[in-house]
Amino acid sequence: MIFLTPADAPMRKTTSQKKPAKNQHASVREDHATELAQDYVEAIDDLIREDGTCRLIEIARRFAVSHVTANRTLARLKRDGLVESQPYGPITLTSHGKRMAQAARRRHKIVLDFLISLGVDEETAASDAEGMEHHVSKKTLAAMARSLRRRTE
Amino acid sequence: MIFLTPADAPMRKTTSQKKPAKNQHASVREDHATELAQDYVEAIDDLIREDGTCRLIEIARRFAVSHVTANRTLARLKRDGLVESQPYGPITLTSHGKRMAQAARRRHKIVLDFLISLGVDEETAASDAEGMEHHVSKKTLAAMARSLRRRTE
DNA sequence: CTTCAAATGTAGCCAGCGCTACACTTGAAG
DNA sequence: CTTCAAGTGTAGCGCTGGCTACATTTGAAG
Repeated sequence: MIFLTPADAPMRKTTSQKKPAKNQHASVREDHATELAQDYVEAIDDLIREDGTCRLIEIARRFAVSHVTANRTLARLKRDGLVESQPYGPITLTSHGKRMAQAARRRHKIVLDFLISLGVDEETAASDAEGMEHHVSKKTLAAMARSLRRRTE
Repeated sequence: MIFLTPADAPMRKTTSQKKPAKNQHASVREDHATELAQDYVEAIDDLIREDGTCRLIEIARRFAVSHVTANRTLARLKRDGLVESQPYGPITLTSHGKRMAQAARRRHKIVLDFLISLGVDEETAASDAEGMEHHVSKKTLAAMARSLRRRTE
């Protein structure tokens, strides 16, 4: 992903040019773009495991959005090479999509288990994990996994 | 906040009607709307503490967006009663905005300290806390605070 | 084979949040 | 008082992600 800097924020042309000073936020925005994608592939993967197939309407129901919204989002995922489908047909994941779903599932499980180990009730943990999993870096995820392992021993 | 359900997802008109079945996602979306607002009031509060005043351009720099984007976002915050400003003047927080900033600051600190206590390096912790703080419920925040207290003893 | 409900597709609207380009204000330096 | 750079405002564009309304396709029941 190319790092675009707006004309207004010329990142103090002083020296380094690598790692702009205060731009945690820029990467946050970048993440936002792929959050929905991850949620969708995760849901598609779930639905295929549960029902054997994945229909548009089920995705729409799961996200509580109209089938139109689900359809347009899926079109973007198709464009981006994450899912495949024929008109009026079921939705499948590409190998890329499957990889992403698997990674998401793993992250999700670690965050969820970690929250529960923290003493959060399962319902709250499930809800929070849903939102948090997209903002947990590899390092933090590793720290959570470490903490879980420690408690298990 | 009124809970709108799209026509397509009529939440199985079977019985209860309270707590639609699988709608963790709906609340996630609702949060999204106020995330930027919280980030902005937090930044404005920071800037006023640091510089004694808060100018549009400084907000734009902090978020690495154009001054136009910052301006329009601030207009929304004005509309929503969080900030105040006169044309070409500095930006201030309303009492409501101040309250929100204070809450955000508190949440932020707990999440940040907690991540550090987990063994995550400070830079990573700062970056992750930025994204996570908006998805941590009161219960989970309390659990984090509890964990911190336990380690301190 | 027909019918009909459910699923899917399409057109078009709105708001949020990015941007560039250009116009206007402000305030400090001359 | 003038000038000029920096800050601010405005017009207009693009993409994402919501929606309703309406059209089309599918597949099962008759």
